[in-house]
Amino acid sequence: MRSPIPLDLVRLRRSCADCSLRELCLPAGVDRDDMGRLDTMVQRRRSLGRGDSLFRTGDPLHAVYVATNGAFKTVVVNEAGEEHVLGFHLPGELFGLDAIGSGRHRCQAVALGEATVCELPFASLSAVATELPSLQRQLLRVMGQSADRDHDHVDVLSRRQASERVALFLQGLGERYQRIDQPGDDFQLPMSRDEIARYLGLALETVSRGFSRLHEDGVIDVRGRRIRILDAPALQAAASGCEAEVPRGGARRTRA
Amino acid sequence: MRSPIPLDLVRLRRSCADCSLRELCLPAGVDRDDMGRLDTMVQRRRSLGRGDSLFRTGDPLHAVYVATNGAFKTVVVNEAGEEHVLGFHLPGELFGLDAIGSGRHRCQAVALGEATVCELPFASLSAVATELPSLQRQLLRVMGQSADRDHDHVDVLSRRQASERVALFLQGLGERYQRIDQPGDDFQLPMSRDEIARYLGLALETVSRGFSRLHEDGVIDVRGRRIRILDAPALQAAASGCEAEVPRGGARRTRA
DNA sequence: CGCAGGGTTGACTGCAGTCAATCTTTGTGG
DNA sequence: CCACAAAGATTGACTGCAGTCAACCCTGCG
Repeated sequence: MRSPIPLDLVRLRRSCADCSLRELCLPAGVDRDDMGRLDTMVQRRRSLGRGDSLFRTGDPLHAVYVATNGAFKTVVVNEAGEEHVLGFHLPGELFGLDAIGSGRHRCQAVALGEATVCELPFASLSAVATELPSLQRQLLRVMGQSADRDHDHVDVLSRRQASERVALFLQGLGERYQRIDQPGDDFQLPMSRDEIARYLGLALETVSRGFSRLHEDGVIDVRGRRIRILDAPALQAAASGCEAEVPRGGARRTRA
Repeated sequence: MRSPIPLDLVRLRRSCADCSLRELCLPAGVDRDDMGRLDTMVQRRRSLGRGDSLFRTGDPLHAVYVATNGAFKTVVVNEAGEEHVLGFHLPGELFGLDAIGSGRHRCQAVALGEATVCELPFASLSAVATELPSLQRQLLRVMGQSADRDHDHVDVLSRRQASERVALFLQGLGERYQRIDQPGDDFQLPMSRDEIARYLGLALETVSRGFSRLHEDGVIDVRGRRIRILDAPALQAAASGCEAEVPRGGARRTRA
């Protein structure tokens, strides 16, 4: 199945062809030759530590990024000096696309812990896409998916109840872990309560209370950053504003 | 400047080359020939009345749209039947891009009043973009700009104070009117208070109170849907959470 | 072992949501 | 052209959720 020659293995290990995330990054129809071209385009993986920035607000568009390990957050700092978290980026999720509209980054990307990223210089990406329709389509699709995540974020922020936002956040994170072949019901949060709060538009104490409440109700198990989802349907219900764990039975307080 | 032959005029009037929004839609380097090809691609303008839908949630991606007249909203309806407004789309602003990620529309587009749109079949657009690098770049840029607007939306929704959200909303709308060569400080809101509220994640009464407060403070003039911005700096200040109108002089109630 | 940073819990308060009444604007038909 | 109705917008009163302040706890690390 795979070349038995060790030297080749080492090369492949750093190549797109061998990357576990390839079907997320790459168009389906790319053949061996084209993939080689992509490979040469990818600048070698970069390593970052907790708090390191990949790009800052105002930086000219240079590249887009995919984490292979670790996670990132993108943030904006407003006039008052408060930090708003625009998004969290798990391995395999392209980010840095925010600069495509204006040519400059509108936010800052920060590693949430030890992390490595592939850097795709946008100029090369764009040039290759011109000649490679399947890559062009993929690029559009990936941008679309990124917009989908923004819409999900808007959806979360529009929820009135803090508890709904917290539940929706955990649910969404679980789905995203599942897509990268990690358990969607048992994971380690890469971000702090404070960062979650700044993402959800809540106070950090409110996030903490939300977690505790879900824990008490037996919906999830929380120990620090370790999350286990015990009752997915109940989490779904909590995300939709349905009060509680009782699926059958009593009439809800439908006052209106 | 313009062909004096009436017949031509009529033709031009319906063509991209004569559209007042062309530099928003079209890449800079498109020559006459290419523009002709774009023109044939654009399905003829469609007229809609208030409340008419252009596409609905779940519809397969067929086209993207630009209003030439009137405005649109895109909305999602959640399980509880509540409507969340994802965005408002003024003339010249491409929308419908939300389907590019998954192939299906994730929201519904509704005309806010009498409106006409250009419909750009996505298949043709994508095919032409393959051969026309400048169009491809423009397509990416427009998608990026659309993402920028989503980020602005997230930014608004993250604001704690309702008054900040309202001020930010008016300010943003003014800027967008200015970009389509309409006064940015004197305009008619195409949407209701209720729709604004569903966009800002507030109760409609809260939006109304926000307007009234800005009116009292002399920042804006409100008469129903007619908005005049009287004091742009004060509006900016209100959007940033700075309490009030007094640039020089007395300390505001800075309780904290 | 002690410290520091992050997380949890409690008490209190204020902002914005809800309910409700009134006013204004718009659109329709006599 | 006016009267009326219906929808939209404003204002007020009250309440509850979540923000703020503060104390305490836990966990990992030097």
